Amino acid sequence: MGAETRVAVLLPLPLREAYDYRVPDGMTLNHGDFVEVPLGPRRVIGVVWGSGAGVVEARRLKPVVRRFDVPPMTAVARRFVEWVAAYTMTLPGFVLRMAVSVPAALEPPKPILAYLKRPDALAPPGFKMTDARRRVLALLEDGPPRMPGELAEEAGCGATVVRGLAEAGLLEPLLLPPAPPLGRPDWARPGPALSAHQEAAADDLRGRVQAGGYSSVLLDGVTGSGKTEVYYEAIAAALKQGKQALILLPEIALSAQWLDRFARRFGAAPAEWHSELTGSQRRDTWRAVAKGEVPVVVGARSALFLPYPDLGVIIVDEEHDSAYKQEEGAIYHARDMAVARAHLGGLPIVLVSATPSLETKVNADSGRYARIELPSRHGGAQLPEVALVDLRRDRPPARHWLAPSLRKALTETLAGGEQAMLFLNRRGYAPLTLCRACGHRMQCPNCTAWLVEHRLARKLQCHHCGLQQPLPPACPECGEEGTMAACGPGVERIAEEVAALFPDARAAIMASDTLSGPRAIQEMVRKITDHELDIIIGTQVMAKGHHFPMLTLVGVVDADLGLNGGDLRAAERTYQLLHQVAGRAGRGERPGTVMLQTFMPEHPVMQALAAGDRDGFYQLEAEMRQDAGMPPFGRLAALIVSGEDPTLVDRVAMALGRAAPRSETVHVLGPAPAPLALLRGRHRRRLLLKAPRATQVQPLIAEWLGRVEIPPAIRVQIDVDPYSFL
DNA sequence: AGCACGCCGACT
DNA sequence: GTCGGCGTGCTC
Ligand SMILES: [Zn+2]
Ligand SMILES: [Zn+2]
Repeated sequence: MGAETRVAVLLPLPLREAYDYRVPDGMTLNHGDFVEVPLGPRRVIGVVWGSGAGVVEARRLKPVVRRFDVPPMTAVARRFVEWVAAYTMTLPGFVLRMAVSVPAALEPPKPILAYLKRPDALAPPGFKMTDARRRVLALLEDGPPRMPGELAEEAGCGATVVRGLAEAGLLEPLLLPPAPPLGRPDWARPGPALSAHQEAAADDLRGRVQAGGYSSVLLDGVTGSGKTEVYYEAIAAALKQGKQALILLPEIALSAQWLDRFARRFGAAPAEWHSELTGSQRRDTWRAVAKGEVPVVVGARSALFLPYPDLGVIIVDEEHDSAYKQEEGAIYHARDMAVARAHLGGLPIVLVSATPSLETKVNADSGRYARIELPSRHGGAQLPEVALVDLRRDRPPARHWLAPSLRKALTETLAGGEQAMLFLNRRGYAPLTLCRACGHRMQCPNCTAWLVEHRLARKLQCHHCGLQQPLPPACPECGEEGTMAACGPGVERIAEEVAALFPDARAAIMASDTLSGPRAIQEMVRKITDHELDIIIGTQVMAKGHHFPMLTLVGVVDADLGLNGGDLRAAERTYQLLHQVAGRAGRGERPGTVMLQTFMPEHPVMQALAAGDRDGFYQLEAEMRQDAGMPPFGRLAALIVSGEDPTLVDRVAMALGRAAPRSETVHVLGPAPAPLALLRGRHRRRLLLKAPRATQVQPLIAEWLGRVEIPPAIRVQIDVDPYSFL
């Protein structure tokens, strides 16, 4: 290596393989280098993946255009891309695209333009001095050079005023070096005093980080057991060794409070990586990470693919959270990929949860993962009191959704000056709108889904493709006016019911589409903490790390959601919800009450939840999955066949069904209409492969697909370890 | 993923 | 007669 004349370059495109390029004279390339190469008529970026394979004759090779001045992609990172591609059965280039998500970061940062006053400047003829212009010049009389945007803001004028002055030659342009990276977290700062249990746990993790090498640990403890302080010590240990630490968090948990808490421990905030970042923030962060200037990154699942030079530890907080499953584009589970990343990089990974996923719990039980249990620091009861509300007997009034017993509890809670939360995982006002005259249902033209009414926005909306349309004044089918009726509840409708029942209560909706970014989450937390709200109606439970002592009642409007549908993890999610509520709500002496509205109170899962029986719940859940041969005791993979022509989709799906591998232990179910049989205008059929746990499903599927001709108009997506069945 | 080439309908 | 629709196919 080093003096190669041809190299294989992997491009972040859905191509079958890496392409060979000629290394021009005077250029030296190493494996992992980021390069620009010609591709057809255009130029694209890529990564030197290895030595040229030599299939294409040398004289046909195009030369590498240039090498970018950034540290090369490490061998571990490259192997990770290949591993993810192989595991998820996506093209390597597609996975690489996640690792080079910010092409602009490869270019050296542009110097920043700032202005200084020109002492000798004379106004050109025709120049008019205005108030705004005078204010800008006055600002520059003292103080440092400032960027045009800053100047405009401080002077309270538009950007054009500054530009006008610059064009008139009254400002001295100055190119400042790009902003230095923000403060670095300091591992040497003394941490808080830890309890004996925490200290023992921290010692264990520190030891693993210092020793290096792969290991997986489940850090299991209820909210309030101090898990975060414990994993901070693992991070400190990694930083001490000059390595980086990555903390994965579900997006909703990445609040401003979380960042503040980290900053209090380490003296500086970590670098953030989530969907709310601007283009320039992404660029600066990516580049700084690549250059080893960022010791700690906290982020959502895509942070896994950042260019860490030498990762020392990975923390997956809230490891059970289903937000780690990426369903669009490349389909992968970030928690599982993180474990693979740790394995490849030879470093410890810590999976953190108060309610571990069954997968992780089984791994810990079997000894594949180590387990550290943290007892509650406060001792005593952990689960709140759980009451089942039997909706068959305790019925809400027609077209209302809160049962009399829940209403009564709300009344008492509010009378006592305490707060309540109502939980319903349905955005909008009503999930279905139909015509009372003819029965016509408002459906999305592109998806097999009802249009959801959003009354506040005065729109019907498809939650799958984003289609929006105004509420029709008359039925589009029969033309009758005033016959369109909302069916079923969403959070907006619950809010309406609450407003009618408790006109004086201060209520607010907290939904994933109304709360985006750490700032919005922080504001909501503040309102609850400062008791500016009495009732919160939410689609999800608030971010971790918050405790609301005045919140003493939580009502789950529909605890059955998905429990008897095909959703494998519905029971787990309800259990996790209860636990989160327990962690957020109530005071020491008043732990709070959770009321679960259900049509099947006798269901064993409901009974286990009501009894607060953690072990019983997990055991029941494990037995059910084991009997059904479902994960984590069996393996699943889904094939989604999609295309615009339903007949062709059916034909291909049938052909796949006929060619399916079948044996004593491997079964293929389907083809059946996929959960969303029509999505964004594409018809979908699904085949489900079920195999014993130890089966390597990828070669099986590859062989299977090889036996069937797939026309170009048809796409076959593979979801290894499918998560949602909805 | 782009961006070409390529073969059939309505426009200057 | 051209302009342009986007259906297949290639890019080292
Ligand atoms: Zn009608
Ligand atoms: Zn839709």
